[in-house]
Amino acid sequence: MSEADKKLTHTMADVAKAAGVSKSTVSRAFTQPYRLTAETVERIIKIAEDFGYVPNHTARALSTGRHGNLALLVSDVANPFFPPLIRAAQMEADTADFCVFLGNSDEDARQEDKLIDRFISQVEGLLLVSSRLNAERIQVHARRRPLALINLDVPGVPRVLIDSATGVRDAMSHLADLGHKRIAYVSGPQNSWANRQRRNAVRLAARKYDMTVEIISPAIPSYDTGRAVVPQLIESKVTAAVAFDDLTAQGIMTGMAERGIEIPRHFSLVGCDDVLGAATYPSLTTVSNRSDEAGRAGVRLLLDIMDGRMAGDTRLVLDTHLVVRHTTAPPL
Amino acid sequence: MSEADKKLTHTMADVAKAAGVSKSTVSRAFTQPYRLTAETVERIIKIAEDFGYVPNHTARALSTGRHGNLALLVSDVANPFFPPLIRAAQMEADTADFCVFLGNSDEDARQEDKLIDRFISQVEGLLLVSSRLNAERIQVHARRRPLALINLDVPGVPRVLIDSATGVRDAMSHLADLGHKRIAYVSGPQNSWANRQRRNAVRLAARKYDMTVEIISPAIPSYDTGRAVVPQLIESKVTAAVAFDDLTAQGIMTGMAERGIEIPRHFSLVGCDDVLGAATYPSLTTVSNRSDEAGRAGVRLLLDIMDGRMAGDTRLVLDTHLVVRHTTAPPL
DNA sequence: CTGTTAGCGCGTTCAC
DNA sequence: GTGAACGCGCTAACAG
Repeated sequence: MSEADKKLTHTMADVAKAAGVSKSTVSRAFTQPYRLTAETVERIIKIAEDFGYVPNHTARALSTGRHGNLALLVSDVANPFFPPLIRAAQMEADTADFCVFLGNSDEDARQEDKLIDRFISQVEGLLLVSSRLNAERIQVHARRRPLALINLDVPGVPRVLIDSATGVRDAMSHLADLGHKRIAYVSGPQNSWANRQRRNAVRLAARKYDMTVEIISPAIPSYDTGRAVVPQLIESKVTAAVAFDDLTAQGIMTGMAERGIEIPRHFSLVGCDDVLGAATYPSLTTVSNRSDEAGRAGVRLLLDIMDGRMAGDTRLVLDTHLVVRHTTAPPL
Repeated sequence: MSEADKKLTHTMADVAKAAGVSKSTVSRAFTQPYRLTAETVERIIKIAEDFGYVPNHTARALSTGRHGNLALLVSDVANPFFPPLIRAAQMEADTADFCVFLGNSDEDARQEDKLIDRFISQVEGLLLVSSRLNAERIQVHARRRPLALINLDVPGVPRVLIDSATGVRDAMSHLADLGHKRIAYVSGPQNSWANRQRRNAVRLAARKYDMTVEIISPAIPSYDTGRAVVPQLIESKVTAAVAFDDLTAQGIMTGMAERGIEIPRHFSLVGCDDVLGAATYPSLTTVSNRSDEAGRAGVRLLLDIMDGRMAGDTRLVLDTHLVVRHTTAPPL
């Protein structure tokens, strides 16, 4: 194999020659080994490994029309909600021998469109997470390639939704059990599907348990937003709050601590998304996000659709639940 | 164009026929328009648009060897150190019109090898972050494709290194200024390049400032590890600690709080990597990680190498600095 | 079971 | 300035 050493990258022809067979046989050794003598396969694989030969993905795609690639688009990779989802999606795709392109739309619909155009000719399917595109654009893309959505509800397009309402209801029930009567909901982005869902769940549950609820106006969810909102919380005389997400909740914790208000003794707090784990002190009671499951399910749904194993308008809803840790207690 | 309507996707041949030219001419209209009559180009482009024709990425790649793709491999997408890096890398690649494949090696060298094999035939370059591969394997891959490293120092392979030693030195100086004499270093993984670097920096600085240093034995860095280590910290009678990373530091904060030990009044603490921002209470004094810059620089380095604009053994070092927040104070 | 032939869609020599 | 022919590496008929 002195000749093999010279080349950095080999083709099927090289392997075929060395094995004394035709290219087709080498091809079959990789794609349909059962149609070959076990011995032949073994010999070919051995030589391929010696050569460091790997089938050329691109050539295969050109010939079969199957690229074995998926595109995963998210609005912000660095938002702690996404990494577990991305990780799960990537690993799920991996088990099906798919490669995944990652795109960061940076919360911008135009950028998202641009990335899709860039990916489209080399992927078999698109998975959009928290897409900022409108329904029309999404349907346009869905017509070009199998497409699935996570965290966006567009009728006719297969989608995975995380129903935080169930978890928020649990949280309200939990607070009611503890004896809270006046609670606040600290809003997230105004046009966010998740925010509407959570706010409504809070309102409904409040009515059910006969609690009054103060809605703190929408803002971009962040640690700083949470801190900034503390004075309003204090002024409104509520004894507990449900925050749009954990980052906001953490900001609230800091703001309270700075004013000498102890959580949960003087004030109870519930977050959403469970992105912090137990890693605060006191550890945050929050609503599970199941983003990793959503990522996994999204990829699986997409693959099923690509195989025609699933209807095009599947709507998969993951419910959530409350994770009780240490930021909730009875009011004073 | 009734015929065009029938097909969902057109080829150069379709456009060529409709324009009454050869395929070559259509090809040139897209890649070297200046070699054609302006009029010809215009006519072809017009027809292409009518057809909704887009050059086939895959076929072009097969023919030219240029895919316009990069592979980004990380050991764990969900580790908070990586997302900002991934985000920056993705966006940097985007400005150069490159698509990026994301791979999650899951801390496993074999998986990393497997992913590389899967990507290799459709990328022009590889960027490995915190690779678990040994130098030999890396050099093998580097021979097949342009390859750059982040956070791993393999001579002869272009690499971007985050030098946390500078920041750790700052931290030690800061603690010395505050009057600490006995400090601890809470180790990270034994075989970690970053851990060795940080531990050595602590030791050297301790000597310089005439401090004693207690090395808490290596462990997988995590919140739980940090909590578990608190008894040792207390027993060793140190007044301050430098932790391998922020997660560990946060665990220590919790462990201390659970024992009624106030930070920074009774104990000073410094983290590493700055993955939490100001989002703890009290907010953590830590060493900046600059992972986003590393991601950006890594992609740029890789692109430069692919263009032959940069020597193959470039070694780019990013220094770090201390971010003083609220977990350090003079000892009692 | 295995070899032969013919493309997949495009870029790229060569001629003209 | 433009066209014809070949090849990128592989898979998919079709033979044998």
